[in-house]
Amino acid sequence: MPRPKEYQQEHVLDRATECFWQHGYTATSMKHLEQATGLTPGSLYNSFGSKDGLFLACLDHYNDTVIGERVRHYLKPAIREYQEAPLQGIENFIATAFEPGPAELCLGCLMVNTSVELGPHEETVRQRTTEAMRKVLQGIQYSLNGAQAKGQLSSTVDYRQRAQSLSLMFNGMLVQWRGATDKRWLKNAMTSVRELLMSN
Amino acid sequence: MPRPKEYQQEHVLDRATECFWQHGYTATSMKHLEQATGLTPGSLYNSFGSKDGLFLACLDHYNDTVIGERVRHYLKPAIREYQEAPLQGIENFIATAFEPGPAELCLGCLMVNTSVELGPHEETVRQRTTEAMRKVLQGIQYSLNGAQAKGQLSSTVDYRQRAQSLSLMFNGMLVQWRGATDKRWLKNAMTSVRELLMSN
DNA sequence: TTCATTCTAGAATGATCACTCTAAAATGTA
DNA sequence: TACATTTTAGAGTGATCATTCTAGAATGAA
Repeated sequence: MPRPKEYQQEHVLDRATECFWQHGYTATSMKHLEQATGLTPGSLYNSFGSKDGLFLACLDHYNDTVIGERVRHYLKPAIREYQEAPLQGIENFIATAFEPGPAELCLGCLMVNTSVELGPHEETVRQRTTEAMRKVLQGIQYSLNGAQAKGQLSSTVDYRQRAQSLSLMFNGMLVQWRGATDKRWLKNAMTSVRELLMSN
Repeated sequence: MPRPKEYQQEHVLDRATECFWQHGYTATSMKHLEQATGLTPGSLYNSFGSKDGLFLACLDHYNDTVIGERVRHYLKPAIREYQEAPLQGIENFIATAFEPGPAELCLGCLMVNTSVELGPHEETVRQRTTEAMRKVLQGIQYSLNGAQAKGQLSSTVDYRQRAQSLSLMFNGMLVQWRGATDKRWLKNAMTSVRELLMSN
């Protein structure tokens, strides 16, 4: 009976997420978001309640699409390729740090960026960034565990410890990737990852 | 002949740096800076020209005091303790990621935070963040090199490669430290660092 | 003292911030 | 058709943004 919405929630979230991803929470204004989504203030506030509400929806959206997608693809894979070579899955997952974001920009990871920008102060935000980090760490653990079961990784290594090392390095790479203009160190970084992945 | 300034530049920079360190560039307003420094807008603009100018001065100040100080102390040390045990110097340097900042807060590193918040777009800012990262990387290389010369690290390891791994892990720790509320993983992280430091 | 200069206090500026309000438009039901 | 309901368009809100302006206070030189 009511008038139907003229836009698609998913498309709006895509566009808004791009804004926050590129400029961060504080530097993204409602005007930016209106222009990027093509919606008017009324529609945005009607759908999301506030800038914070929209931001949280974007974090959830990013968590589902980008992070969840990558974890499922590379770390807890349904496809045989990575099931049989879990270490390769981890390596390729970590290499996604260098995948260009929207508009071919080097944006890093929205969760890492947000965690750095806002710190742990906003509980609603912290929950989501923490959840994302946990998901990644757990995915890496899962694959390392699989590698040990397949004899592709020495069973003497503490796979939890190793997963944390890799996760820390991954976050470091995301930071570097967003901030640096000179990207030549990239290859060396992946060599570091491979070394850490196989050692012992 | 002119009227002398009533404040000390260094004290002002300390206070302003704390603001930017805690809240980031965008979320720090001139009002915050006025209150933190005790200066009026006129004085701030007279001394630093603009918010950007003050921010750049703070980056330089941080680079000189915090980063430079730590690199000199732990990585290129004048004191015998770390000269004789360069690997311990690196470990202790990396552990400074967990040193509380002003007001006992977990703020991470101003350079890393800034690099993530603003990306590489502002050339003046990028220069400073890049310089800071380079200084750290080079310091770690220097100490690893020293460790090899002393026979405390296998000469088969590529010390540049190793330095980069450690630097990436260091940045990852800074990010995690700023964003997470649960700090229990800290000990494990340092174990990861020690493993990476000694392996091979 | 008088003057040139610089600094300080704080009101005032226009722009932009997140957000709200009003009125019109679009739908299904009756 | 007429009505109830929801969305849309976009002007309008007060607050806050970075910045500037004005007036006065503090100094050393003449």
